Amino acid sequence: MEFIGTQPIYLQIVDLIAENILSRKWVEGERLASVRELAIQIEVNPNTVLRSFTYLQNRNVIFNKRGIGYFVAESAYEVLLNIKRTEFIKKNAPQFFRTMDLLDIKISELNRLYTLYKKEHHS
Amino acid sequence: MEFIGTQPIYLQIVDLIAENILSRKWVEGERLASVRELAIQIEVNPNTVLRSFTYLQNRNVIFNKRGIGYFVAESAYEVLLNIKRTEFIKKNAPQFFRTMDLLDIKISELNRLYTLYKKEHHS
Amino acid sequence: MEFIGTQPIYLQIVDLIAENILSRKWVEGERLASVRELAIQIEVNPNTVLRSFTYLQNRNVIFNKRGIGYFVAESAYEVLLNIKRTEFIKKNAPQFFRTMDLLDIKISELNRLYTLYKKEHHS
Amino acid sequence: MEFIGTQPIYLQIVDLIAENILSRKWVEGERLASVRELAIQIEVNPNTVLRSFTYLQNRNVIFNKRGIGYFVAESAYEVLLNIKRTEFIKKNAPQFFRTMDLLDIKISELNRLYTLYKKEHHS
DNA sequence: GTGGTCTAGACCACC
DNA sequence: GTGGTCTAGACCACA
Repeated sequence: MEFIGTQPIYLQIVDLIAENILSRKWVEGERLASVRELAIQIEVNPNTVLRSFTYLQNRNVIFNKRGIGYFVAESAYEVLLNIKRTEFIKKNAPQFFRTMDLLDIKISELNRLYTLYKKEHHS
Repeated sequence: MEFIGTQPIYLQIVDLIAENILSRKWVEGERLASVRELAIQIEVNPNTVLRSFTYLQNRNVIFNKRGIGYFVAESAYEVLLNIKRTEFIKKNAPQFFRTMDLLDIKISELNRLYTLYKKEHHS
Repeated sequence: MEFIGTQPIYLQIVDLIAENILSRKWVEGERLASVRELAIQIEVNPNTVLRSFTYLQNRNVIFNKRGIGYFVAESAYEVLLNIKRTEFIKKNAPQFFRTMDLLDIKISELNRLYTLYKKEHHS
Repeated sequence: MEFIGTQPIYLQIVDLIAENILSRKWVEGERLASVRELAIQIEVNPNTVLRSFTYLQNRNVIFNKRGIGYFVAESAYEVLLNIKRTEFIKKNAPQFFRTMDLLDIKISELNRLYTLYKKEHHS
C-alpha cells in the first residue's frame, strides 16, 4: 500500500474505507479487518489505523463491538452517499465550474474529456 | 476574510491572486497591494502574505521592485493559464469523474448542474 | 439486550442483578439463570456473564453450588443496600449536586423533576 | 494536577475545560493555554492534551487558529449548557431518582443532603 | 484475541 | 512560536 500526497495517511485510510462502502464492496454489519491486521496489511502504525476508525465511528459510518472489532454501521451507505453527494453538489461541482470558467473551458470540452475518461476506465 | 479548510492559508491567498489575474481583473504591470495592506485587509499575518507573494514570484507570475512593491509579471496570464489548464486536465477532471462514478452521478446530471450554475452566475 | 456507554458490560450486568435483588424481585436462596442461559438471553459472551457472577460472589451477594448454579446469598439484600447507600451518600449525591450547581439548576427545580418522575412511574 | 479514577485523562481534561467555560471563568474568544504549556502545567503528555482539544473542537466548543492556538468558540457556553442540561434532565436525574427508589431514599432525605452539601460549599 | 490510553520522541507545515 | 501527524512501544480492560 502506498500513501502519497499531502493528505494525512489516516484520512487516506478513511477515504479507502468510504469508497469500499460506497461501491458496495463492504455491506452493513460486515466486520472490518482488525486494527492490527489492517495496520500490518497496509504497513502503517496501528495507532494510525485506530485514528481512522475512530474518525469514522464519530461520523456513524462504522461502530465498535467491544473486544470484537469494528463493523459497517446500519445505514453507512446512505449516510456516506448523503454526505458526499451534498458535498459534490454544493461544493465540488460549483468550484469545478468556476475553474472551468476561469480557464475558459467549455462544457462541450468537458463532455469530451468525460468520454475519454470512460473509455480508459470502461466501467 | 475567512480562511477555512485544510489548505494552507498562503495557498488560498495564491489562488485568490491567480483568479484575479485569470479573470483579467489585474493586468500586466499592475501593482499589487503591499504585503502590509493586504495582511490587514484579509486579517492575516504579514509573513503569510509574503509567503504567497514569494511563491508566485518563484513561478514568474509576479515580480518585485525593491522598495516599491509587487507587480503582475509580463506573461502572468499565459503562465497561469498554462499551469492551471494542465492541472485541470491531468488532475482535477479525472478526480472529479472518479467521484461522479462513485456517487453514481451521470454526465447528464452534471450537464444539468452546469446549466443551473450558469443561470445563477449569468456570465 | 442493549449495552451502551463506557461502563464495562460485566458491570452493567452486575447492576442488572443488583437491581433485581434490591427490588425484591429475587430473594434469598433463589437460583439465578445459568451462565450460558443468561449469556444467550442478553446476547453476550458467557465469559462476560461469568465475570459478573464472580464479581458478585466476591462481594457475598451471590454464591455458587458446584455443578448446580448460582444463588442469591443469605443477606444479599442487606449487603447490597449497605454498599449502595454509602456510595449514594458519599459519591453519587455530592457529584449530582455539583453538576446541579454548574448547570445552575435549583433544588426547587429538582423537586419538580422528581414529582414528574414519580407521576410517570407511579410507584 | 492529579488524575484519578477510571475515566481517561483526556476526558478529565475535557471536563476541566468544560467546567471553566460553564462557570464563566473562560469566555468566548479567550485563548486557551497552548498544548505544550498545558501539558507541562498538568504534567501529562502533549499528545494527551491535543486529544482533549481535538475532542472539544469536534463538538464546536473550541476552535483553532492555525499557528496561533485554540480559542473558546462563539457560543461555547450555550452549546455546553445545552448539552449538559439535556443530559441532566433526560439521563442523570431519572437514573438518580431510580437509584433513590431502589434504596428507599425519600425526597425529604435528599433535600436534607442538599442543605448539608450547600453548607459545606457555601456558594 | 479485541480496542483504548498514554508516553516519548521525531518531524513537519504553518504563522 | 503554534498545532498536526506518525511511529514505537508499553500497558490495560474487556470479550
